[in-house]
Amino acid sequence: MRPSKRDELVQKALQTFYRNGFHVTGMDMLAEEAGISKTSIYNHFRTKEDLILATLRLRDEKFRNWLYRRMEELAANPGEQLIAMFDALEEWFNSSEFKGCLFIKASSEYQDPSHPIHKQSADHKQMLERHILDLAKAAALIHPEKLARQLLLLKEGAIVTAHLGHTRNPAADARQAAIAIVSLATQH
Amino acid sequence: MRPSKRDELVQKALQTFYRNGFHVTGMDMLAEEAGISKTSIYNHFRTKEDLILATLRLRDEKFRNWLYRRMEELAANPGEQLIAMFDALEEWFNSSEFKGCLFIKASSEYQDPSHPIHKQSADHKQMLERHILDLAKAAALIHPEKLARQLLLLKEGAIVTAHLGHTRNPAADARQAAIAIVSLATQH
DNA sequence: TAATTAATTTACTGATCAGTACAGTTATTA
DNA sequence: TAATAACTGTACTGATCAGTAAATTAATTA
Repeated sequence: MRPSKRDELVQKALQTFYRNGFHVTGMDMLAEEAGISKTSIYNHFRTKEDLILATLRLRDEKFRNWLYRRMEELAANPGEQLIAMFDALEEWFNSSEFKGCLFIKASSEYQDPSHPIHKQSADHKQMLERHILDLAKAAALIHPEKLARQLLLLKEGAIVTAHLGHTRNPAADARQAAIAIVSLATQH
Repeated sequence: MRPSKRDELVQKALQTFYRNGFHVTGMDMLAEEAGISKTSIYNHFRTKEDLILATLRLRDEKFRNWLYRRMEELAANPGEQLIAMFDALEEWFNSSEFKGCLFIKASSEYQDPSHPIHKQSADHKQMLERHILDLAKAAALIHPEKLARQLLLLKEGAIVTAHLGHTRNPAADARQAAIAIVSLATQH
């Protein structure tokens, strides 16, 4: 069991689930796209659900790595990084591969809060919140917990709005709102 | 073709699609739940997609009616109604039937922006934005277009966050952020 | 009451779903 | 080279998918 084959499958599955959705993507289609047989998939993963959970883990790792790094590249100090999150989001929205948030879509298709896929999607959001909270604390902002939650509300709203596509530049709107609430949380 | 039978079907379909999702809900299941045969459904609707579009129309009508009315009940003037939107949302989130936003879920399962289901979901969001914009103008707030878009970002973010369920009271967080950006848009 | 029309049901189509049994192939180790 | 283990493909399971043809029942009109 070479790890590369398995990783390649998860990579392909991530693409396909992200582009087409979970229920609509069959195991036969995944086998065909990854260039391996269905039996091989079931050798690596016990069920489709297990494969989905693996793709969510990969996506979580890739997305957070990208976002955190991009925020650091775009801004020098924690306070500015909070704002830079929305510049990074704008880049994502404008990229050709943007198709909304995989975790929002996962929780849409697996609605039961006790479902492992739903829970893992919620975990991703919580890890993002923790990172934003750390930045808010490092920036010595007041009520950092509340501020972190509010910034994430703007982030989720911008993602959904960008996906629905009825608004020109949701990232810029979110960015301005973020500047407003961050400046109100700044000690004078 | 009594209209009541058809309406009853759309009502039931709305419940089932909302609770379980679109792809996962088969026409056989809908027929069973609505107490009619599948052929009767296809007498009323040419395809599953047509039925989905009808349920989205019903949901749009019900949701906007409820939200606009509740905002009026909770606040006297347009400026306060903008904030009251988040009190209304909190009531929705705390109700037992809350399962996220049907239109976000629809656009998650039908991702292609040119798909009728996706487009109709975007239309719903646009109609909400127009109403919020009217209130912002009536309240004589500056940059009403931008403000309306930002308030809706908070609304969408709160809905998604409430559905993911990783945060205690997203409506209250959104409400406070809304107060902040509305007060900044108030003429002094 | 008889004829006509509308609404409905049963039973089916071919396709696809997740998952598996089994035989054949490749790679590794002894 | 022989034996073992890991991997893969073909072909299948029963269930369910969206949609339909033909027969039957109910309602309406003459």
